[in-house]
Amino acid sequence: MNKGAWTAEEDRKLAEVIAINGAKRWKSIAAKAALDRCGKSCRLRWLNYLRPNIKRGNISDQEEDLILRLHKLLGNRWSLIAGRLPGRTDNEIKNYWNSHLSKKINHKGKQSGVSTKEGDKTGKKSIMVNFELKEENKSNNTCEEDSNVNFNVDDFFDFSNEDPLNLEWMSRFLEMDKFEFDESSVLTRTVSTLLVMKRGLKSVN
DNA sequence: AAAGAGTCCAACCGCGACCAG
DNA sequence: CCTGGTCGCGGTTGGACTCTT
Repeated sequence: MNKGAWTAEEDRKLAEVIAINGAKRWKSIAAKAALDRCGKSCRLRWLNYLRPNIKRGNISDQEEDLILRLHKLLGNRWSLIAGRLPGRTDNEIKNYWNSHLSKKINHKGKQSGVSTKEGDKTGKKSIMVNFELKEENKSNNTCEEDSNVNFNVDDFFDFSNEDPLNLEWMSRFLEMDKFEFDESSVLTRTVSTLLVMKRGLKSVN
């Protein structure tokens, strides 16, 4: 199997096969393109480099701010974060975080004397650890202010059915920015608020 | 100018989830 | 259920490039 950097010729062949067959069944794509690359490698190349509408470099201040806020909320869930940044890939955001933002955060933390609690190798922040994330009770249409709020982070942050321009509830939540994930009671209230905001704004829209 | 250190990013790897048979 | 194939994710690596001494 060929490994290492892709050539322009390989890119061209891969794009050609995907244009005909679509971006699925990566093993057969790799075979059809006759690239001597594994399907996994082809998939990665397509998603991170060849796919249409990819933005490269120059992460704007707005994007950086969004990454910081979403990371605070979600931890190292790069694909989820990338999903909120059109044209950006999870790999790019992960790299940007590791090379720019993590240092920025650590620097800030040192300056203010506050520990940022970074460096969790599991990638799951306290929101995942302290909270039993269960399937949201589907019959429960109201969100009670008690400690039994069930919250599925994957379900909650699944934006696949959302209009990208219709995420006002998320913007408002991110603007709150004043919660502490380690206090599970505060988190519970925060999640309650979040669910109410999401439902409320959706019903208005 | 050269060498070593640091930075960045494309690509690889391992693992778990999902799904069809 | 079980199994094998496939996919997607997050962590890690390697090499090119830049900076510092």
